[in-house]
Amino acid sequence: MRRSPRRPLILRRRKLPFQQNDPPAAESKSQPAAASKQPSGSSNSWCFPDGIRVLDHPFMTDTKVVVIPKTADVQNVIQVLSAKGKESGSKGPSKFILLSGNGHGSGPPAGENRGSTRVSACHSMEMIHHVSNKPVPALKTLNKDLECHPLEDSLTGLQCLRGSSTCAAPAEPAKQTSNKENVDLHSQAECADEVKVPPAERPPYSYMALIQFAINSHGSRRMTLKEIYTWIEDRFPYFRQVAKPGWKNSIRHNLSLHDMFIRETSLDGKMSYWTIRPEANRCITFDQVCRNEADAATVPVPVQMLLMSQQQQKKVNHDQRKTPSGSEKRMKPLLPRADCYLVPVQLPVAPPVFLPAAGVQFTPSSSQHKMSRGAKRVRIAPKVAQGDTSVLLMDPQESKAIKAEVKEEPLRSPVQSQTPKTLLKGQGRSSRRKQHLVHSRQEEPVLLCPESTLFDSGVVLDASTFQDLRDTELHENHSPDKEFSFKTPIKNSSSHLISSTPSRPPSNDSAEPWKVTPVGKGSQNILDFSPIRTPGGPAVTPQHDYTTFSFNSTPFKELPLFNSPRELLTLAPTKANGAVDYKEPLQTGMTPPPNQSLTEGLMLDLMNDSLSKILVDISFSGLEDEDMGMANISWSELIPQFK
Amino acid sequence: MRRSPRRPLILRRRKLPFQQNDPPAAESKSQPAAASKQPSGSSNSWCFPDGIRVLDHPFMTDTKVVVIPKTADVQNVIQVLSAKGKESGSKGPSKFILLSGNGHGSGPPAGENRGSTRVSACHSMEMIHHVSNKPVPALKTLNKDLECHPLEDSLTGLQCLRGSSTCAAPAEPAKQTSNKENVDLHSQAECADEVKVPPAERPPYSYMALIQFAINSHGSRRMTLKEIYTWIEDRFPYFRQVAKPGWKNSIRHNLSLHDMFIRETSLDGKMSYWTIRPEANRCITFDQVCRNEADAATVPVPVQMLLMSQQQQKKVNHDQRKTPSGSEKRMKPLLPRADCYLVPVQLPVAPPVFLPAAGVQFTPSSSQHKMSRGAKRVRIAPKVAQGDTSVLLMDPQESKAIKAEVKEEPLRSPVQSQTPKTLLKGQGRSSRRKQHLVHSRQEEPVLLCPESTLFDSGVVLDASTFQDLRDTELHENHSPDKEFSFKTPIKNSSSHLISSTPSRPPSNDSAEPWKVTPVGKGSQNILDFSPIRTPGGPAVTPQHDYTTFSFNSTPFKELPLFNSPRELLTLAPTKANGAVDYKEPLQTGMTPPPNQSLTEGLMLDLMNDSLSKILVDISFSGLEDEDMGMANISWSELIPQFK
DNA sequence: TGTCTGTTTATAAACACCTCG
DNA sequence: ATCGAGGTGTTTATAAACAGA
Ligand SMILES: [Mg+2]
Ligand SMILES: [Mg+2]
Repeated sequence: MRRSPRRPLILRRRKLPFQQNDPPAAESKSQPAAASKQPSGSSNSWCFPDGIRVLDHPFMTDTKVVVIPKTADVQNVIQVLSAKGKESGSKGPSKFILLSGNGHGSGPPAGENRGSTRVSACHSMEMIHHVSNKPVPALKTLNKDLECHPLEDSLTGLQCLRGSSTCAAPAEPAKQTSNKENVDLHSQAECADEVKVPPAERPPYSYMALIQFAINSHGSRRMTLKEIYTWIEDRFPYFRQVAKPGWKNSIRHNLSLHDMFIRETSLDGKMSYWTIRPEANRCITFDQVCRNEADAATVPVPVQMLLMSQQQQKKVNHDQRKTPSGSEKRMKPLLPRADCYLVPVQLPVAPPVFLPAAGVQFTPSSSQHKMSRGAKRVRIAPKVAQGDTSVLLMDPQESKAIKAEVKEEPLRSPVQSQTPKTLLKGQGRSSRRKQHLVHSRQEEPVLLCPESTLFDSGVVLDASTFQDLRDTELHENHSPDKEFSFKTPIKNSSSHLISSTPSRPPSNDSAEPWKVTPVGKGSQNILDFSPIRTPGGPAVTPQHDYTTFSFNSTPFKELPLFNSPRELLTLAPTKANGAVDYKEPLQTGMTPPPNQSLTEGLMLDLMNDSLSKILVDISFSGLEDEDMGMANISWSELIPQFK
Repeated sequence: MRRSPRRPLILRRRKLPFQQNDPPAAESKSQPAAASKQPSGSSNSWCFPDGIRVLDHPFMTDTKVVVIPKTADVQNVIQVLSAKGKESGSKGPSKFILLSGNGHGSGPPAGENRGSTRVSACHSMEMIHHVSNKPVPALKTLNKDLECHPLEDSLTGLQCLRGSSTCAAPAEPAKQTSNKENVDLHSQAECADEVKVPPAERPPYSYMALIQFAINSHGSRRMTLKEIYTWIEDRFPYFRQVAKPGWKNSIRHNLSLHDMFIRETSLDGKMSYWTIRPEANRCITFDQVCRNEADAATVPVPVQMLLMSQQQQKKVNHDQRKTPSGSEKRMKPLLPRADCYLVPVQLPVAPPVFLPAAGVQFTPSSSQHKMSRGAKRVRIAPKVAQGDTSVLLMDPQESKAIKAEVKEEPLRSPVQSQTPKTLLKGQGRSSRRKQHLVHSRQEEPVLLCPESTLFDSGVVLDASTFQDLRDTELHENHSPDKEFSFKTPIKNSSSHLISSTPSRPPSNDSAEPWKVTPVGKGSQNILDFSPIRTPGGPAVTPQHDYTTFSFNSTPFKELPLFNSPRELLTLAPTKANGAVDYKEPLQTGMTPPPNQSLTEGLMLDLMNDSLSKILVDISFSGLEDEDMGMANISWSELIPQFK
């Protein structure tokens, strides 16, 4: 309601954030080498006026991903896509995923500040459906005619597409019986049908996710560091081929940093295994991600939590821990937003339909991946959870979804000076979150998750365990020097055999300290010379991303459910020796959009600033205004692929 | 007992880790400028054969810090120092601090791998005293004759000296009444007596510590980001003068990263303040650090915890939280190791002796700080806590200190294959910790901390609160554009007005991606050019460090108290929806060194690999073999400065 | 002695969302 | 009223120092 530009969709070209070929910042190696693998400078991203980009889905070859900024009119986009799909006939797979926003928010790119063409985040279309109780407009079976455009470079501009919100089967279920080891060590790209072997794109997963995948792939859910290395290297040839050896340093860094990874030591103290803290509830596997079969009914927690960020998980768990164990039994469906790699939680309760495509391996499977070789930037994987702990609470009776954005405010002396205006204006927002937890525990009149089979489907270990056991023999009793015996750093002076822990060369006394003296200060720094770097850098090959989706509905801060912030939690902190106590006021904002069309919901999504992640799978069809409570949805009727 | 080289002390020169002038790694600014402020290449560190270095204490002008590696014979060092002190007469202050090890462990420097000349960690002498029940050999009043050596460069080699374990008064208590604001904004280096204004060395504190100091300096223990900026800038002119604007990015990064920092939002949502989580128990202030008056009796928790690392604190608190609130009342003196900036906890119960040296500001106070201008490396502040959660448990009745190293091993299926040999050999060690928690809760026959006034002195807020209130008016109602209005990033292309968030320039299509293709792999990377960087970089000026000390006694893994790991904690995880449960076996190692001399204790320290941090203040005197239970120590009798 | 593993800090960077001119 | 620039907050990536096995 605040701003719906509704501009016409005019095709134009736009420089994408990652297409700039500028010198990378952090590198220490150097030869003033010739400009080989020079990028052709082609930033040929085909896009809509506001930066709409049409990209290949990373592993679903029949799917296109349409990234639209927040300012774009989704209806218009859908119409245009539909029209283009119709006029191009039906030659190929036929799915589009609309993604508004990416993991980081596509914002203004580093070089260009284009201001308000920000892209907000993602919602699954299912979520939008539940928000609005409206079906998705039938735009299924659009063809991928847009593929004819030069998409190679635009792939680098897509940052957040990980996973998919679609329930469609993976593109090639044919290679379901291929054992991983059979495929791994030889020509990983030939499982796709194109012949040209792309230079091993970087996977769109963060290190944390990769480690998680690796550990969970093992039957014992436990892995040594070497095994983690090997698993990742086998699945993602990027790390063997193009990545600097520092990626192992990053793996170790992530293992140490995130406390979801804990190290177990064998009783003799000889071996140490890395596990995933069980409280973290991160039992998702890479197979599940690739198969899109991370059914919410098969995992004990909402799937969103499975790949949430550390802080997010910590907050949620900490919050749950604060509950004095069964005081209120209302199973609080804390469904914080999670831009994870996963499929919607509103999946059928029935066992997954897809055949286990076991030997899944990340290859640039889909069509033309020439991968502009000159992409300079080290792509930063999108944050798995946006930090927005506002939850989407669904009440199937009411068939309405409410976004309760609650804030943790442990103000020991809360600042009370608030005018009615500011209270109205800044009430439920403040989306720089991670501190803003859902503390609603006792009094919160939240709408709860239905007790049905969706979120309360018992403690079933994820279904991929048995087939992950095939992974086991890969890691047990590995020969000690197979691939990971990256030899002897020798301080990486100018050789390419580098230790995984980067270190500085003892080099070159002609070194020049680079200092920035902020102007206007005292500054003894008279001689301030910034040496120009040869623009080398961690040249990783660009790659696409997977679709994320989240469970935040629209915050609708214009329509807060609770106008006055209330103090819901006054739990005394359980510190043993602390002195200071504090209270935690709570700010709650809920949005009751009772009956709205899907496009209304989308519009609301687009208008709301603190809303994030719109992810629409256009391949949904046949959902027209029936008020369904989501507990008894037969998705096989709704999704053509399930039929 | 294993290896005491006992080599004679021969003076020689040694290249220190931070004296190499090599190109810094991560920089993006550049002019191919002339080589100004070129380091003279002088690595004139005066040191003992095994890398013993004699350095000025950062702020205690009467104190020298002697850094000795693990392989050095401490007795020998003490003898040499004593002899040199005697032969040089008494012209000046007269304290030596022996530090074996620095924050990171001084290890082999990046360029040179010198192998076994590793330096282990620190113990306060008091701790050693309690370990061995032997007094410190009277080596007081050594003179600082060693100062005549060129120490400027060697200062950069000292990394971990933060704080001090001595109880001596600060060097200049004369400027105790100088208000901070009076001193801050004008010529911060003139409080020291040398005239030459050094180019604002980088403070030896980590960003986390700096933020902690800033927040705790405020009376309300709450600060906005701007105020934190200002506080740090005012105290440490380095950040205004020489630091890149990215230091603010680092501040924000640290605020977000460490969950000890929580953000409070005012109810109107307009302001947000950063506080320190009360459970973190980090109420130490910068004044306390500088004044060395962090008396253990004035803070509710052992002082070590006040500046422990996040993970350390988390572990300890998490462990304490697991206690079902008063099941066993035995006040468990979890004294994990903490290489913090602090003074010993075994300080007198009496109120601190020192006059409040209020306007403390970090300046290179002590004698000659010419500060080799060409130090290239960005010094990494030592980790505040080494991650060793092994505790030193002291029983005053027994007058013995036992290091119970307990390991958290949440093995769901623990690896049980251990031979007696491996059990003997690798039982209590594994000092790559942070996961290894003290889980001893129920059955653990640990020796407890005495109920005396040392660790059980009540919940008294730290004594610096009142004088930190003087800090308040500095931050309240600050004029909006004073110093921190670093203007408009504009994407830091080549200007020096740079946004605090570094971003890449959209620059230069002649950029060259730098890739490392690991040899021996498939590697489409034929053209692999590593451009040589002009060795610019974050040229921070070198600086010294402060003495740390810790509370870990010797692990003595040869003498484990508990031979068989026992499962002490089988607490069901409190997750609300988790599935997997696990047990936590426990490995415990305790060391009963009943009656040993100090030097024996030191020798044991030096021989033990997993022992860390030997910090000996030689200025202690008169402690000779009396078996004191530490609860009723009158330190004023023992420490000359207290008399 | 050197490599591997693990921990921690520093820094750059991308990006979301906010405030305010 | 809107836009855009800058400030604030979160997260990921990478380098690096260093400890200890
Ligand atoms: Mg960890
Ligand atoms: Mg924080």
